[in-house]
Amino acid sequence: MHQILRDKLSPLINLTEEQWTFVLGHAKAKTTKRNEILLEKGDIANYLFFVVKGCLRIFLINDDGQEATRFLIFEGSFGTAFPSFTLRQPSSAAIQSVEPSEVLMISHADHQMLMDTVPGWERMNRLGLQQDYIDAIVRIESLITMDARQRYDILLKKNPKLIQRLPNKMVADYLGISQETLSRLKSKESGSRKGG
Amino acid sequence: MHQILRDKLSPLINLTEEQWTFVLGHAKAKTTKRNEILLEKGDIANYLFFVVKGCLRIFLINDDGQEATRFLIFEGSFGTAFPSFTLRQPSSAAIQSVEPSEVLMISHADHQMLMDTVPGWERMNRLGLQQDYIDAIVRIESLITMDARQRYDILLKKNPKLIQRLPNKMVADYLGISQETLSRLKSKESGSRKGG
DNA sequence: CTCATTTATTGACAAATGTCAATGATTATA
DNA sequence: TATAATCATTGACATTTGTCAATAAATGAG
Repeated sequence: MHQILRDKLSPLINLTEEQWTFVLGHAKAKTTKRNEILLEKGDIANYLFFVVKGCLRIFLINDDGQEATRFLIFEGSFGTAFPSFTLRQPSSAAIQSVEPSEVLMISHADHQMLMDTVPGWERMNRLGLQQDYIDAIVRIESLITMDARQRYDILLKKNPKLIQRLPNKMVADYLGISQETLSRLKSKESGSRKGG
Repeated sequence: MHQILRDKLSPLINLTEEQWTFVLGHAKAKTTKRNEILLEKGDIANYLFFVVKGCLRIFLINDDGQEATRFLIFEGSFGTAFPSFTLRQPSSAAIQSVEPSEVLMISHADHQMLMDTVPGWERMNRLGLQQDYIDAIVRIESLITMDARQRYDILLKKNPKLIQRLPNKMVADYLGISQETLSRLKSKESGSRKGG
């Protein structure tokens, strides 16, 4: 399990064997069940997750029980309830394991410590943050400039595994539309596709 | 002009006099006219801007001429067409000076150099990036969970200067709604305001 | 494998928002 | 201050999307 994390990071940072041992030693393995909650709304996110296998979902839930998916984290990616993890505040979002998954967890304290002590760790973190921020900007742009049809088509093109693997309603509330609207978009595929 | 930047940064980073001179020496001052374009769509963003006075707008424009405001940068803040600046790719967004403004510009090359040579500069940058990313997440959430009325009310509460200072249509395309819808939201203020 | 539960689809209708057009207000600039 | 240009407001209507409800399909747990 730790080897997969090492394989993921080694193109991004150069560490000695001792440093690898040190770093990986601060990543706790956990196996989750389907729909298991890893962070309750209202709690402070104490862990950064690396998904080895499966998928995590970071989502909001309002008083009516209506959900909205902020982010999805698939194999090979890091994620957490970022504002809570960073600002040490109660999280407005919850984290759930969509599928039975295998994750590695790094605590906030350890993560801070690694940035202070492991050369290159902070830079790697900054570069990851840059990309996450860019992805967020792209998502904002799709939300302010496109309608549901366009957003769905782009997601289908750029991230088909997301649509294939997740229940319809999670895809819908990730796109910011209702389940029914998504279902209708799927039935009449975009453009013209004669003869079924 | 440089003093204002120094006042802004000094709580965030500890530098010697020589370091301040070095850093500020890489920030070129520029005065802009109303509506002046600082970055054309399609060009690579070569500068990070710090707004001393005025306001910059980072916006998208589609083939129909329809605009959408990605970000607004007021006095005391940094900003640029981030994906382009970071990835060194042609920008999908343009940058415009909404009002006559005074800005300081740091080139991409200088910014990289400062991160490599000035102790604390990279950390300060990472912390700024964290906050920008959090702001982007909050904006995504407002877009996927709220209707136009709610988004407007929150903006009015959290960022009234934005609504006061900018033309209606910029506020509208920042919120991802049409100018007319915004106008209607403004006329019937939210909740009940009898006899107004 | 079976059944209870969850999820997806579809129709009818309602609500929100966009578009187009006309008019009125504002404002930059000479 | 005049005036041309820009911007804001409003009405009528079209379109998109949401909500509710019924039914069908899929699926996980035992």
